[in-house]
Amino acid sequence: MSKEAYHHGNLKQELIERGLEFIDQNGVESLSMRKLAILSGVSSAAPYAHFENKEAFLAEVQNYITERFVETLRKTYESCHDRQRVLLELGKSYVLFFDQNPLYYSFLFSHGDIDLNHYPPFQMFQSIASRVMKELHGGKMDEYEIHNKTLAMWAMVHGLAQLYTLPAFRMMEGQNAEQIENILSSVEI
Amino acid sequence: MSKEAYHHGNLKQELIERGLEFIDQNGVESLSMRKLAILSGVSSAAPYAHFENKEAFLAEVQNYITERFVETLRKTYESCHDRQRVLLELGKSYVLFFDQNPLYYSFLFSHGDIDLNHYPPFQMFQSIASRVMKELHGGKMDEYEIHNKTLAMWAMVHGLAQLYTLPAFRMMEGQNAEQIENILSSVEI
DNA sequence: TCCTCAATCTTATCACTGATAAGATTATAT
DNA sequence: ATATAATCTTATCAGTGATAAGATTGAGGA
Repeated sequence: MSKEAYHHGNLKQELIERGLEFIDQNGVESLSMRKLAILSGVSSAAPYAHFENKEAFLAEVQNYITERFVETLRKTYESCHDRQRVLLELGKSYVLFFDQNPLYYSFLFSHGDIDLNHYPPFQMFQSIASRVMKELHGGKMDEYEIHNKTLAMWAMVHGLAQLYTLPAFRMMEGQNAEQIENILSSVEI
Repeated sequence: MSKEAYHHGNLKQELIERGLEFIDQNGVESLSMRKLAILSGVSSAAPYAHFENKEAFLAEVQNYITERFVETLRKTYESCHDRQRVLLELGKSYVLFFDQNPLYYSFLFSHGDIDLNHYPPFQMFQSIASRVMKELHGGKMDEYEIHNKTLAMWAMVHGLAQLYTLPAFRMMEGQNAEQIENILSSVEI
């Protein structure tokens, strides 16, 4: 299976990219395999040579978005060396990702088949959060309390991300970051 | 338009009830107007005498669920007279509603067209939360901080509700309430 | 070079869905 | 009782996911 395949060339990749673009502009609701096929200059059945079904296709698109999301979080984490602020920065980064791509949120989390427990961004946030908390509040907290606080914090960040998905919450560029920081830092963890 | 209508009787009501039942058991993804029509012993076009389109039908089903949700929150609020605990109880009630009807969550919040800003349960939680906070922390906080804390708390509760939608988080009956309380009360508001 | 084989793509087709139009049936109000 | 409006059926449409059968082409081995 070469990458410069025959007839079309690189159909699988193009379908995924057009899928990303379509979801970003229109959401996943009105996406159809046929539309993507025609946009790619190919017959309506061609995509099924590369994806078992629509669900499998969407799963691959989800993976692309998830990779970019994780990469965003990772960069934020690595570029912040202030342990007092790292959780705040991570939360901000989490919310801003969906603030900038609001239609991705419902695409990722709406379709109920995602296993959030094994979802890389969730695991990443959890592991960083509990590590930082142990460093900060060291012996003063037992495992159970740290676990609870970690869940509480993730829930807050994730819920806030959904909130900033809504038109009414997305103001001018740049202002949101400050607003998000104020909200997140208004509760003590 | 009488309630004991001809031919079928009370089709509109029955469609909504069967819709509720179907979504509770199968989720909204695989729901079709035709299935509901046939289940109700009626032709596939009959529902369109009562609903302009599928979206309008689903909106009415959402309203039913929302009413029950608001009613649940209202009862919780009215039966708790301890101002130190009322926010905690309200949050628990919020999370438990979706813990008990997990498929309702994605149905209500997944389809992006909901205006959370004017969504009754959201408004209710917000107004109660900011009132209670004013009562408790009275003059020590300005409006802006109370607003931020209210949003933070709602985000946490709402995010936790989504978490308890997942199979891995729904343990034995009764245990969840305690667990949710521990998580919510692990952060200071 | 030729030939086989697998990957890729097209064409045709299926069942299902949302939706509408045209017409039949019946309740209700005058 | 008759007219009117609400309700329902029958046909039909376009769009969708999906599959089967067959055509096209690339790649590797003889």
